[in-house]
Amino acid sequence: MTTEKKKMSRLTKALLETAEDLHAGGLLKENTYKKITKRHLGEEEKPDLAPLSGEDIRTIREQAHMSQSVFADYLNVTVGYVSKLERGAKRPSGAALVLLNVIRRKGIEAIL
Amino acid sequence: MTTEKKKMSRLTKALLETAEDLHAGGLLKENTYKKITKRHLGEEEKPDLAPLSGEDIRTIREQAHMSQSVFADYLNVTVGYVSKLERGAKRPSGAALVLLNVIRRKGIEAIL
DNA sequence: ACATACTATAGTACATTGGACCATAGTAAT
DNA sequence: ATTACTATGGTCCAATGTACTATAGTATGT
Repeated sequence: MTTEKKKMSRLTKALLETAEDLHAGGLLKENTYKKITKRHLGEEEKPDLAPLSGEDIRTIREQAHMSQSVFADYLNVTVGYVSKLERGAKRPSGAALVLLNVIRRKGIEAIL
Repeated sequence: MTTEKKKMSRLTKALLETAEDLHAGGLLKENTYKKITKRHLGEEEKPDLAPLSGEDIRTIREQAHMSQSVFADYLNVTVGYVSKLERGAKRPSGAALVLLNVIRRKGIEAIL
């Protein structure tokens, strides 16, 4: 484990602050936070995702102490696909990349 | 919020118990849990994922108080795709479905 | 009021992901 | 030993998800 310096991006922080600001004061009802849009967040960069090599992915799975098959079930993908990911034969896209990043940062319990 | 009856599937519980069992006793070093495989978990069903209709997905996004665009950024997908999901023109697959389920169960902070 | 910038929808065409399916070799359990 | 699992390797191909464009509606700022 590296020092893991609380990698909450400016965007994330801005998001949470925006949510709190909108909620603060009695102007908004508990249940009707205003919607957070691009305007609120300004020109911040998108949430930063590590690209994740095959090795990275294997490491993530091993940290979860799972076989490819069990890991695949939790990701809702096939064993063959996990195998391909770890060998670099395929690259995770969109939501899969987010999910893997979450597991790396917060552990497998984050998705249980 | 519905009563949310601690929906930890048998599989999840088995997983965590297995991990603890393997760790218990001085037989295994702190860092060398044995790998959890299908054998350990027996013939349990896979983690149960709700199928998520377009309406569901819209609700999830609205609970996060985000515009489609901001939500899309966090899912690492395009705005157009989120729009299609909510309209039912496309259905989320594999990891995307897991991610949406996680957000629904644990809130958007679960992936920040 | 006007101009500007964002949200949301909608559609098409297309690239790629990720699954289905097969087979093989190695390892662990009985 | 035999059985069952893990992991790899490959091909084929449907479906996902992207890129692009356009429209209408809404919010912001001047």
